[in-house]
Amino acid sequence: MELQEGKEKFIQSWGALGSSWGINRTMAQIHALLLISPEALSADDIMEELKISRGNANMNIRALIDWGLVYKELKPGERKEFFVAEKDMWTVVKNIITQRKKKELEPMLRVLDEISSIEGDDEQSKEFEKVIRDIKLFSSKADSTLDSLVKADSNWFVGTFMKMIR
Amino acid sequence: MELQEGKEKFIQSWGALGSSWGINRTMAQIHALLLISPEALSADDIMEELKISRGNANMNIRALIDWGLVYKELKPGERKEFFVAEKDMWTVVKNIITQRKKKELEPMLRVLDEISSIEGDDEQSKEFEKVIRDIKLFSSKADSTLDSLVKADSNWFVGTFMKMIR
DNA sequence: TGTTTCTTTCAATAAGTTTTGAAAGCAAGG
DNA sequence: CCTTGCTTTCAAAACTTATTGAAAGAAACA
Repeated sequence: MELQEGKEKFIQSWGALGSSWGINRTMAQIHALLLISPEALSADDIMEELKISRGNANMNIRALIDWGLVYKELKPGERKEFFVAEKDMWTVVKNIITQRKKKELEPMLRVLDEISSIEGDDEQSKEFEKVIRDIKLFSSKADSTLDSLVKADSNWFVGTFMKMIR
Repeated sequence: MELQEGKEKFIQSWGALGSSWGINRTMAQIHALLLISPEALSADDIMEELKISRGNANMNIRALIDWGLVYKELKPGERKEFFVAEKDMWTVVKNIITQRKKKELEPMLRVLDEISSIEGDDEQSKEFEKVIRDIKLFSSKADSTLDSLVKADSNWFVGTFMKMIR
């Protein structure tokens, strides 16, 4: 396969995958482009390669930086900003987990706390309390498992855990 | 807190959480409603409680059944179909992982295979091949880890794994 | 077979999300 | 302190996805 074709396919697929990971399509495409680029790229390079507007490029680059998936790189003597991707997949996944945990799991845990005690002791109320308790238990476990996972390092993950689990 | 208020809050939050999990809002709300309901509910009950149309209710109930998050229950002497939620959170998560793996990870792995050998040996091509190789390696590991996770049972997960990891 | 009761489908519409592009903002260099 | 080159913002437009409701389909029953 030709490099160009491969690049395009990769960017497209990474974009598609991203959209089901809380990362929008363009954001994921920019990340993909930076991943496979040996050099840091400027906003203009990105706009041109992906054929997107300046505003779009800017917004999504900022978001990627927020998520810790892209770094800003300043070249001496250049006024432009350049960008490089985080290339270690384990770090990428960890950062995504951290962000999504904060945005999704934690608010849910707060709501579960709020609603965990209910007045009344009819069947409905009992069932409700039980379900909420179960979910709270499970979610807290998930929460701390994810915390540990994020602290654990890549080698540990791919080595120990993988062997142990099967 | 009153039961009614708690129910509503739970349904809303579960809906919000769902939408960032590949499950659309209504789908997640239906699941939430069934989770906290001690009785199986009919399509009409669901339409009424959530104030959604018949078509919407039907489509999302089917989708939930496809995902293995809801079961159909037929009551003897009743013509209507009734529905109950899968209430075990570990099973819920496993089913979601299975579905999303199929829809997201597996297509990505196929693309990575396709594009993993590139003609040309300039820097660009080399970098590209290296990145693709890394991602493929990581993704296959993730794939088989998820396979094992889905096979593993709940107790093992919450027990052994949790203790081990911290 | 016809009637009733429920389920499914689908085109139209509504709601939500992303993208654009023009304008404003900002910092370095002269 | 003004010009230049770049970055950021944001309202409007384009696109995507979800929802409705009416009509068609199916199964149960008499």
